[in-house]
Amino acid sequence: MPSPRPLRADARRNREALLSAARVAFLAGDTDAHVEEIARSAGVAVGTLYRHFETREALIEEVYRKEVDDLCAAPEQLLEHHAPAEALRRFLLLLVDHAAVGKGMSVALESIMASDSPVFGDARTHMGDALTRLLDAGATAGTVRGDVTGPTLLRALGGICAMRVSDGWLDEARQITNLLLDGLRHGVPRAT
Amino acid sequence: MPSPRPLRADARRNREALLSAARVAFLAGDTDAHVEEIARSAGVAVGTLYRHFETREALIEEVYRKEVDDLCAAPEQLLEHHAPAEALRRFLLLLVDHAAVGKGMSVALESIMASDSPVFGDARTHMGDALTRLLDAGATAGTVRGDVTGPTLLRALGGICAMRVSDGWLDEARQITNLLLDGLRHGVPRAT
DNA sequence: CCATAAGATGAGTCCGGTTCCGTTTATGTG
DNA sequence: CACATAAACGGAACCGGACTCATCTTATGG
Repeated sequence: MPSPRPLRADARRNREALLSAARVAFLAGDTDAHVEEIARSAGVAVGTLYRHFETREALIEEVYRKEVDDLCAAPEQLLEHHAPAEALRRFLLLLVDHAAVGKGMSVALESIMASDSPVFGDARTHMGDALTRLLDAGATAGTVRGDVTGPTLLRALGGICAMRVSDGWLDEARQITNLLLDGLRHGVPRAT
Repeated sequence: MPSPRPLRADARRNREALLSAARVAFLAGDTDAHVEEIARSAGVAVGTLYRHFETREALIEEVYRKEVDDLCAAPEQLLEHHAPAEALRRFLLLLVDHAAVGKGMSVALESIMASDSPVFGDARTHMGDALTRLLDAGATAGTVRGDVTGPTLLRALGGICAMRVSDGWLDEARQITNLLLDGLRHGVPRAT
């Protein structure tokens, strides 16, 4: 069902070129690059862009989704080499550092993590699971409180990434992340 | 210098009507209300809207700025009636609750707190000062760590508000806020 | 009551995403 | 290899929405 027809050769090339062009533009921070530009720099016309992507937004989302999916592989690695609490710390700071490389990536992470858009559903679930794994490991080891869920932490991170990149942003983001970690380590569940 | 001419009577009325119409629309969550609609529901034409506000954005910002300025009065009150740490807790949760009343307010707080737009400079400074006052009081009392600044905490809150309103949002936001508070209370400064 | 400058109007411009259809091309079949 | 055909492409036209400007209206001070 997921492959009705194998997609013509040139079509696949063009699709790739579009994604790559969009990737360059968006991750470079030009978050409002025009469809015309993207299409041109991919060597195709707008019509072609719209053949491959429902809408401008859809294209952006595709770029971001891929980017975030990659990051979801990290927790597995980290848990192999570090104690749960440390793995959690490293992963959170990894996310922050990624967000710091450019406005584009920060927007990507925010879009995935802080919105309810169904388009990002998969990526969100994916990332939520990754965090849950880290939190569970920590809770089992007794080094992290057990009343915070992956999705909730995901939101908090989305919030941090929502802060637009600017001078001093990285340090602030790291500090806030450390605050969260301290809260995760030392806090005692409290009635809301 | 700030008052070259006293502004004609009808002009002031119209300006007020526009702000009020925009306020209704935006805080109700219709964050992409059309200028045409706003102008019409204020009983004026678009031209008039643009006589009073440089741009659509400028109008929105004006609405949001006012809203946030009001909130900045709270810390003063809270510090009079509560211990610093408790005042801080109440203020953070107050912000979260305000953000919860509707998408509009949440966008307002996010815009003010998580962006670097110079337009919000005043509001941001204002809010940053308010937080600094709370943090300083807590640090002096020894109940809150002293290495977090108002502006940084402001960013963190902006992040929380950037999470779009949805089912269960309020609870998540409160939980994250409590995490931050726990971090502020128990954490020990760590090298970045 | 008039002069005049501030203010209001709204049709028109501009801009950028999206659509649509005529043309081109990959691909598999005889 | 030539042809048929469906897939893919191009790009001019369309459309919605923010913004402008030439013209008309009206508050206000003398």
